[in-house]
Amino acid sequence: MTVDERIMNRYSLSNYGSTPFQKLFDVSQPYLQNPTDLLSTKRFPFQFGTYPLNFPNNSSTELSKSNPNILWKSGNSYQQNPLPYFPLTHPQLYPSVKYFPPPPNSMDLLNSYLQGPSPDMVKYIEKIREDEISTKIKDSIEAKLCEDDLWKRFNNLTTEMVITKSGRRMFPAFKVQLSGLDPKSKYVLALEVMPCDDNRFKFHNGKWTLAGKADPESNRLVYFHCESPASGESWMQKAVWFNKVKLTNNPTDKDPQHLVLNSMHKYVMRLHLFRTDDTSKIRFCLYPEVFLFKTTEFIAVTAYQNDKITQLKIDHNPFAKGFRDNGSGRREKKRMKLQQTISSTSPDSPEDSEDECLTSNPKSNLNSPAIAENVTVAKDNILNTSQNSLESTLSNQENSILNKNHLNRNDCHNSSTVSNLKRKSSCDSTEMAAVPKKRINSSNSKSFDWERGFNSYLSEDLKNAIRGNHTVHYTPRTLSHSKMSLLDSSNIHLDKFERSGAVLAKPSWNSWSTSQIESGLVNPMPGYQMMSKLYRMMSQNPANHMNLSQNDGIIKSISNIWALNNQSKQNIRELDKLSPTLNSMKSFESNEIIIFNESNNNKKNNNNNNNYYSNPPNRYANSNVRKLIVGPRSDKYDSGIFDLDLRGKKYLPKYEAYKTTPMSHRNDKKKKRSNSQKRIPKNTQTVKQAEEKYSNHLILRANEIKKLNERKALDNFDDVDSWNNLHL
Amino acid sequence: MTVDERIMNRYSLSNYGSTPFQKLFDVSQPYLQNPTDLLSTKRFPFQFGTYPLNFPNNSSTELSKSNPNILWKSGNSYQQNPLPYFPLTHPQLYPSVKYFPPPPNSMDLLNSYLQGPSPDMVKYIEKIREDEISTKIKDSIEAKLCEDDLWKRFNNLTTEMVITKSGRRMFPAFKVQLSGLDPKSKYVLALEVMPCDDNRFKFHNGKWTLAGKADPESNRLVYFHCESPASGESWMQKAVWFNKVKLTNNPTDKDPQHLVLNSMHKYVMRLHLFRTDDTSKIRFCLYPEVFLFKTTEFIAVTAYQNDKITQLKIDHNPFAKGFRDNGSGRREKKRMKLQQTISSTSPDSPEDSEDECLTSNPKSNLNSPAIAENVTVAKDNILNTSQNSLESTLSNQENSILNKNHLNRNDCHNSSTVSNLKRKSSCDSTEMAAVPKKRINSSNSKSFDWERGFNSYLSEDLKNAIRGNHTVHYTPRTLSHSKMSLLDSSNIHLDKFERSGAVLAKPSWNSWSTSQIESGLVNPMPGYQMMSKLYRMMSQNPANHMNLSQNDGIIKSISNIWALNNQSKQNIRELDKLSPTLNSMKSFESNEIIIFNESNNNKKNNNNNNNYYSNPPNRYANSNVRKLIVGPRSDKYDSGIFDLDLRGKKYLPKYEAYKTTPMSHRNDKKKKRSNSQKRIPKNTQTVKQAEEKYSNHLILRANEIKKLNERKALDNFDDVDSWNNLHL
DNA sequence: TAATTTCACACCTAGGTGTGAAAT
DNA sequence: TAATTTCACACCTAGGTGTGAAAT
Repeated sequence: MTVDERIMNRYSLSNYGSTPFQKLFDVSQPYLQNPTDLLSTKRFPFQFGTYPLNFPNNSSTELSKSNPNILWKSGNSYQQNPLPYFPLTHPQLYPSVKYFPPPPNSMDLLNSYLQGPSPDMVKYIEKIREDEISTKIKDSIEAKLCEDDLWKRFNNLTTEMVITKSGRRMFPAFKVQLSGLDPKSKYVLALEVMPCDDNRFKFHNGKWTLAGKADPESNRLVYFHCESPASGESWMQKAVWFNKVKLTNNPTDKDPQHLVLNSMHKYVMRLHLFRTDDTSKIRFCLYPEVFLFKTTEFIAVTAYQNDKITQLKIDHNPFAKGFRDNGSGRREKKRMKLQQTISSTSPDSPEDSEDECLTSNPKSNLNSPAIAENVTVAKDNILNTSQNSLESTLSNQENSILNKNHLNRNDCHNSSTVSNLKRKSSCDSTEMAAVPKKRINSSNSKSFDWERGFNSYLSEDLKNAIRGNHTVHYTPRTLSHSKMSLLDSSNIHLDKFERSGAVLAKPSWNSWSTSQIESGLVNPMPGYQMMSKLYRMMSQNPANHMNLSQNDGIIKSISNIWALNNQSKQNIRELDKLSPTLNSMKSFESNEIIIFNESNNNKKNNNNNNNYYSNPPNRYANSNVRKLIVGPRSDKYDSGIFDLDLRGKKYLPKYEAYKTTPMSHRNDKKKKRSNSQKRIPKNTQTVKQAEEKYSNHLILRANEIKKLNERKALDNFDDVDSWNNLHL
Repeated sequence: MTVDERIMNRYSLSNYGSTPFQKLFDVSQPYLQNPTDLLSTKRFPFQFGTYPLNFPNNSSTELSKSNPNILWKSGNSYQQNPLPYFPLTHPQLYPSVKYFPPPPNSMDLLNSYLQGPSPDMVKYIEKIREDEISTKIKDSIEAKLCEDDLWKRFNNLTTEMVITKSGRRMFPAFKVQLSGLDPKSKYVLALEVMPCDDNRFKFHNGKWTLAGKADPESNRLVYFHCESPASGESWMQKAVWFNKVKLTNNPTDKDPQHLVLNSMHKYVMRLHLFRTDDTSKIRFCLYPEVFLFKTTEFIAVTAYQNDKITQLKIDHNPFAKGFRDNGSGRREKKRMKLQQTISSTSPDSPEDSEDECLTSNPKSNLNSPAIAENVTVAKDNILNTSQNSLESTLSNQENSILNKNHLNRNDCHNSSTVSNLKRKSSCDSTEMAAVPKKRINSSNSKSFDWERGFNSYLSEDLKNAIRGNHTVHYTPRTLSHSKMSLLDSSNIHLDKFERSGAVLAKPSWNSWSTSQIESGLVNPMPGYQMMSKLYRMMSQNPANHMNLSQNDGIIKSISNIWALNNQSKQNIRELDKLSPTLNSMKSFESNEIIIFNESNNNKKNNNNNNNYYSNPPNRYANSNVRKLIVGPRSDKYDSGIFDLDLRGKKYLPKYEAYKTTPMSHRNDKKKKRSNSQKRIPKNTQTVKQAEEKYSNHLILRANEIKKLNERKALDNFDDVDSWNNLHL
């Protein structure tokens, strides 16, 4: 089968009947009427599916034989379809036109969807894809991570990267030497900081352990190298350094050079290489290269947890020279002074270096802790060393709790130092995690049923794939091993699923601007992200086989994403047409308005104000403090709360959480505060002051937001319902 | 006439018969066979002419009426052809195919020239041009220079910009606020540092005066903003700051962010705005916007000449805060120390500020001194204020000398403080300037005749335009006055001639790399640059009418350029096929090899070595020191000499120059050197040491280079001859 | 209370200034 | 000799580090 035939086969939809939904998935859809339009700045409103249309069989052995038309890259050559995959372009997986978010100028563009494909367009896409494939097949593209040794030293200790509000560079730097590109072709390069798994971590007793479910993913995890597009020649000339990219924990940050991460979550870096001369054309790239750099795995932190990581950073980052122990830095000066006065009562224990630690305690190198409640440990797993070390941190008791309550947060697998009191309170997690489900089920007979919404969204085939006996095995594809054996047919190249800009930039309700939609870099199609997320969760944990049928956590997580996307179905302009309340929410968003929430707690009188936080910040998720968080609030901070609220996660009137042990490495640091030293916060203000300050703004209280969200969930449910009636 | 018709009219060559040269000037030439090729990375090998084909009539009044099809921008609207212009695409102005430099992969591409235009290609070009025009006509594009007030304060004192070997930023910064762009279209932005005139300057008695003819122009005077291409939206979002660009005097500098200028020459900045989504497509831009910022005029210097400029820089450049007189800087500390010891013997004369100077001595603000020998002063010139101030610096005697010897360098129009001795020696300029012409005429019967080469290169029409009675009047188009009156038909929008990348990047024999040719940003067509240069000289001097018939200097200058381009006709790859000597010169170039030249001077024994500079560096051009320059040489320095040699300018066995007065502002600074303080130069080496160091390299002596150049001049002359035989 | 985040800070790196002696 | 260029330098700006107290 020629490339032409393959592509045309993809355009042909005859296998799927002639429902009105077909046109949406036709790659050749002529929003662009002729080739020259591609040179203008007009944009496609959507990401079209560019994935194989045929669906794999149930059996995993048969999967590798089906779809002989599809090329999968393995090492430097192409194999015919040795891999299972999910059919993201199956028409029945998508909702109908009426549930699609309308394009920016709705009617005109909507009409253009209904027109037939332009032959010019088809021809053009054929052409550039043929070019792409022919260039690629003769190439042997490689990417080598610079300073891999340094990365490995960090990785052995579990790399940590500081994230700050204003953005922080990574160290070691992400710098890649490319080779094998076509010198004359242009390429677009993107760095993706990809979540490794669905976990939240904590640093406990000098080790990283699991601390429950991950928070919702950020919508900005991809950075396009600012020199894109550039010729292969210039990319290969010297190592490509992503020196402008910074990591932040501020979800309201809009800087495209900043990637928004969650603290205490694990990430890994991937490099995406698109052969195209325009970033807006990456959607046409059927065969981009995607490189995953296993050694770049890191946990995002707001302050270093592991002292050995801190020391390694100080030793190698030139900007931290001031802290080196070489006599010239501040440390040394400080110590010199100390030694003069205290005369060496506390030696620095120089034998406690990272290399030493590596040999004396190899099991502490916990690179890839699994999602505990989802793990069925494969005893014959060749990568089970780190897995075993994780297991050793889990008591039998805790495992049994997990088995019983696999829907819950797993925040209680602590070491033997945890008190009985603490253990007891950890059982409160059961109630806490159950609350969202309960709330939704009990609030209204039409309220949103996550499980049902999720199920109705899947074809039977996909349900089987998820709930059935398939075992997904993932072998990490690091760059240093990019020339993997052709015989290893168990590789999963998930890259295929996340190639286009759609998945690279993930939408979320409150950060999706009209211009983002118009740019074509966000994808309003919910099923797309859902599948992407599912796929990632199924395959990205390198140490484990995952039994998907038991993975309720994943299913719930996907349901959440689905709900999120249902919210985001209405773009900003459409919001204007909705209720006045929703309309006011829009203005909210753009004006960073404070949301007040009446306190329900019993400790009101601890403070002079009678308004408190009733939504504790995320960072308390792992503590078992039962009381509510009180204190003055800043406008900056409230915008963060606002953000969390809108994601539909955290507006329980009371918040209960686990108590965890203190951070081990800070135990020895005594905090002494005198009144005179106390910092006067700049942004501190009472609710009354804030109300005065924001008197021009509409002030919406959290319970109102809650109602709005509930109403929206209802609407969404209606949508799903009608869609179900139509298609299932 | 529609846009289509206009464009098709341009493609049509029926007016010019059917000689084999036509194809070269057909814009629709299908090196690219179909539209999709434009999206690949294939390149056009040449700049095609994109200028009107019709030739203007002789009379300037008729000129403005001819060619009604051509749109010229005046202010914010388009006028039909009110301006004279030169027909750069006239087939007879170009040499034949065989004298064109072959494209990179010669035979294939050469064949493609001979094929007919592809209808697709014609259609495509039509399309993007139509887009360009329709976008532009409804736009009212403006560019506002940021900090124009500061620029003006510098400009009032005659701005100086330091240029260094390693590159120096400009201050004030070149920062432009754009408006009126199409937000959705993509634009490419380029900064051109354009020579203002054909003069060299010197700072004498606190004033800038003329000091002869300009040195040859650099080949890199254009910097493409690194964010290009970007959308109009993002260009307009905030002021575009060319903060990466640096100025250097090092002609061997290859950094594309560095622009190579000549010291003591005057420049002005222009902004080029191309509506295209790819830098390689700027050749298709028929109607780019070009903005000239009059207030950015500056003279490049290696050290500041005018103390008031220095002070203004210190006062406003934050990086020079250390030199400010505000008590915190170094100056103040130094002065404090001084005052403690010497007790205020030399007050700082604070009344000597720049503003004060402006009102008390307005005539010293010499912004635009003319090329003295070419000036026919227009008494009714509305801009003659600065002209008069120039006139007042010229004595009658000097004017009469100029009238007699208008070919000569004009280095002697000094003030009345110049001694008789100096006046006498200044007359040596006559001999000196005559030498190059003499040398060429006497060396060989087949040696190159500049005049003849030039004349043979021009059509009769063009000769008339140059030698006839046309008076070119130029009104400066500063950005703050971009909305000029539509009635002012005397504007010359020279921009039309220099729009494409061809002129923006000027080739020179020794810096034209294969990749530059392939990039399409240099133009191997000699006539193109020649006309550009001519046009610039004719029209860029804002203060004067120029009588072109007397302008032998310009003609000679153009001849030089022409010869330069004839040299550059052979690209690097073709050089391989030439004589072994030329081949070795090529390796020379890439290896920075020292060229030794035997000394001819009589003061050999002043030094321990018996090899000296016999080619005095450029900086001695204005001194009347008759002796040769002696001393140790560095490898770095030699590469500069090498460069000058190849330009065919400076390998006279003896060099004679004018004696000028010392730099006035440095008179009061006594230089006291003790032996102990003497710096030991790092790169100093004797010729023998250098020969040892470069023993691996071919060592070519300057007289060999000379012979090679002469031989090349012969070859070039042959070329012209055969071309003449063919076509005239 | 306990865990996590924020912030001003000292101390670096990287690099942009004019200076003035020395070289050319 | 006289004019111009180069260079190490002190002194800045801009911004990347981890620190540890304070806030949340």
